[in-house]
Amino acid sequence: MPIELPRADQQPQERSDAARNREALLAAAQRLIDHCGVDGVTMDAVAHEAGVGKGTVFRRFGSREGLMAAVLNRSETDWQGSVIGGPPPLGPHDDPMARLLAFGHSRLRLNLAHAALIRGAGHTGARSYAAVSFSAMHVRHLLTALGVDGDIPLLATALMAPLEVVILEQQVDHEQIPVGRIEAAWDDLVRRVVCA
Amino acid sequence: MPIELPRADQQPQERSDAARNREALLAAAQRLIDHCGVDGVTMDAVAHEAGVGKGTVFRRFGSREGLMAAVLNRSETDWQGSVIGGPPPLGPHDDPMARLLAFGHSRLRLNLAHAALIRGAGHTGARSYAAVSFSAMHVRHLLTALGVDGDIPLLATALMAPLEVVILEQQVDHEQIPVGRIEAAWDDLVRRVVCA
DNA sequence: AGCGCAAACGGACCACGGTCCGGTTCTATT
DNA sequence: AATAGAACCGGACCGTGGTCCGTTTGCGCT
Repeated sequence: MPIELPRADQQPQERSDAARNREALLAAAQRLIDHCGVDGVTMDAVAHEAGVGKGTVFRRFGSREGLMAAVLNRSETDWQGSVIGGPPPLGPHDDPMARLLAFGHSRLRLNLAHAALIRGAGHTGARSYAAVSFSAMHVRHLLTALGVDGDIPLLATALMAPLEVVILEQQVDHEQIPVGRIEAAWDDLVRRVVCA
Repeated sequence: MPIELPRADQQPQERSDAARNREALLAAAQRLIDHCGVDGVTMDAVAHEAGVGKGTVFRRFGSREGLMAAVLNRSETDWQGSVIGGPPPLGPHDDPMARLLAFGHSRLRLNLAHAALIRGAGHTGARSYAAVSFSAMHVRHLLTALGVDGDIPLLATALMAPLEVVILEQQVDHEQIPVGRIEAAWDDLVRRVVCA
């Protein structure tokens, strides 16, 4: 009789119907987002589309932000894969400076592409969720590899701050700045910080 | 008979009752914010406290964010005065580098102090309102005075990005980073960007 | 003063996020 | 297979932001 060994990083078990509903809800949410845009999606609509009650949605995801964060996570996961194990210059096997520049461009475009979703995920999904600390760790690592000295954690945060969605949307939508120019500004900023 | 000379930057006229209500609403909002915190203030409460109907609140300020932005503007105005005409190192009559460092420290603490209000003002008040472009102009001016060359507007944006409320709250509330260390990181960042 | 009208007012009304609790299902145990 | 109980489900319900439209009020003109 195999006793269920409790592992700290794993919930006791998820009931099969709960798992089924989670998938149905995520799929329904994705479908509605594609069709109506993030802001046009209501929780009632998601529940109805998935064929469950509204209480179930909130039970699984806690809030609207939680649901959006869950949807967002799926898109982010494979991007993280590209950073960890994809082809250069984003992935490994290239010099740190090239990777750092590529990181900025990639993250910049991804943040713009997912802007509505990230905004919808709000505080739950935009900052405290895994992708932020992943990016922070990656940038800290690259800065260290480049021989930068100083307060690396805060330097990394400062470097990534201009890639924040609020900033990018202001620049692109409101100030009509072309993306290419923002990318160039990233390169410039990186070179100054690394202090050639 | 003096004809009303139309000036482009001035609405035709504001009816006296409207002006009275605007003041009453701002005062009521400020009172409620002091008493219940920004998040505890409802629009109904503001309307009731000011002795007007709810429709009036939305007529004047458009939305909850608009109201918060209006409240915020009052606090920001005198800070702008300090930057333009206050004592050094924040105000004029000091060298640009000292002013830039002082600007960061001041803005950092102000953003933390008004964090809830700025967050409550949301997109309406946090980015598109006057204070942001004021700060941007000031930083661009200082960078130019320091002889920095490159894409000054985007460089200024990148410099100010780490002072954004989302970033600061993450650092202070979630990562327990002391404010002094963030100030030091600002100084470091400025020196790298200006490229001594 | 009296008139006319544009502007402002107020509160009933709506939509949506979020909560709650009685009823239903799944799973572990015997 | 039967049982017990925890986990889950559903949808009625609530508070709040935001809208709408009939009514009132201030203002310029005669």
